[in-house]
Amino acid sequence: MSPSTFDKIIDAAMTIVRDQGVARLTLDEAARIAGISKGGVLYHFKSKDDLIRGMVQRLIDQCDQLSRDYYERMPDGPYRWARTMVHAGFDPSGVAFDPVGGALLAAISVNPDLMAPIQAMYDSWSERLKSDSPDMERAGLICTAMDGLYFQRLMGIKLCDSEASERLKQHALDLLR
Amino acid sequence: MSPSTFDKIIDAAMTIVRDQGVARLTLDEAARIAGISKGGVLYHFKSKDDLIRGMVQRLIDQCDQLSRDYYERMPDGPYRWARTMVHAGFDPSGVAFDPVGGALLAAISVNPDLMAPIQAMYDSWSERLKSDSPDMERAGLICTAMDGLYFQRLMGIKLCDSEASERLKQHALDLLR
DNA sequence: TTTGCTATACCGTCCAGCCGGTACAGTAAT
DNA sequence: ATTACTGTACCGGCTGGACGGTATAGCAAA
Repeated sequence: MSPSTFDKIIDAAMTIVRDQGVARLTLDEAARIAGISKGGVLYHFKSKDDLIRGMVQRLIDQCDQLSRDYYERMPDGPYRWARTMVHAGFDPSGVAFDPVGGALLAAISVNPDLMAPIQAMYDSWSERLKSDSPDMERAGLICTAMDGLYFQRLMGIKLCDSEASERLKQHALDLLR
Repeated sequence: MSPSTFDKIIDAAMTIVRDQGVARLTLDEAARIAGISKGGVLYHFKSKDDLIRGMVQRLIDQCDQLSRDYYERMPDGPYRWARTMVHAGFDPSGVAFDPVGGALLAAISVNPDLMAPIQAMYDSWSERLKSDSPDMERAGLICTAMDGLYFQRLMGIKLCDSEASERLKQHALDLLR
């Protein structure tokens, strides 16, 4: 089934942020990319903030989906959730490598209230980690490093190149056994 | 000696970003806070991007200063630079806790070119780490976790509370010996 | 004909950058 | 010492464009 207009608008907004940066995210442009009029956009989203809310939700859903997929394929044992996070964090096709997330968060930094759902997501992750990590500090440190990796990608920064990145992943996994 | 007008403008811009968010950073407001006119601002900074460039440079200088200070006080031995980063990253009075950095970076995400100096800073950090880390993966992982912490603070997210944060710091240092 | 959805036109506001000025300090030739 | 000129620092009004949001009309399916 073809995506609903609602989804098409979010897709368009994502594309704009990814390709042109947050500052270029306007209702007019989103409408243009989505192939509808501004009125159409404002029918589905009461305001620009509302549109950003929708984008955040989309991001959360993607994260959730990815981590669940990896979790299922992960062998059981201690640190199962932490190991899941490491693998998900290094998946080049996952959200972790999608620049849209960062630009989105940048947009949110303008209106911090819109971060609430993200905080909720972190809370649930925290619960998951607690449930199967023999050493919560260890798990927290590794997962925080995954956030650091994400941050570096967002900012277009690299502390290490791609093959060093692979060694980093292995090192992180070694610490989780 | 009292700060030059140049510095006063950057101070004003920093204050705005810290207190009101990136979106509120305008030339008029910066001029108002700095106590001069918009024309004055545009005399010292050719454009708004130029002003942001100045802010980035200020941020880099602060980081550099802080890390040098900590390095000198750090006992010699393996991972000296990595240990420095951990201590600096957890210093509540350091740049790592100054929301201005994050908001600034958010502003930069609008114009990724302005990130170039930051990349240069990371390159030099990378060199420093290499110089005294027996295991570069270990050092890189820990420092990346510091970035993750910074990211979480920027986004108003907490994966762990403050006392857990102290344990995290200790755990990171334990891994560097 | 009502409801769901989209299009068009328009308004008010905000803001970056421009530009014509002012004030003043140095400097140097008369 | 006066005059004429130059460069630096700063002022503040203006404008053109962008953008969020509103109002209203069209239109097709149920």
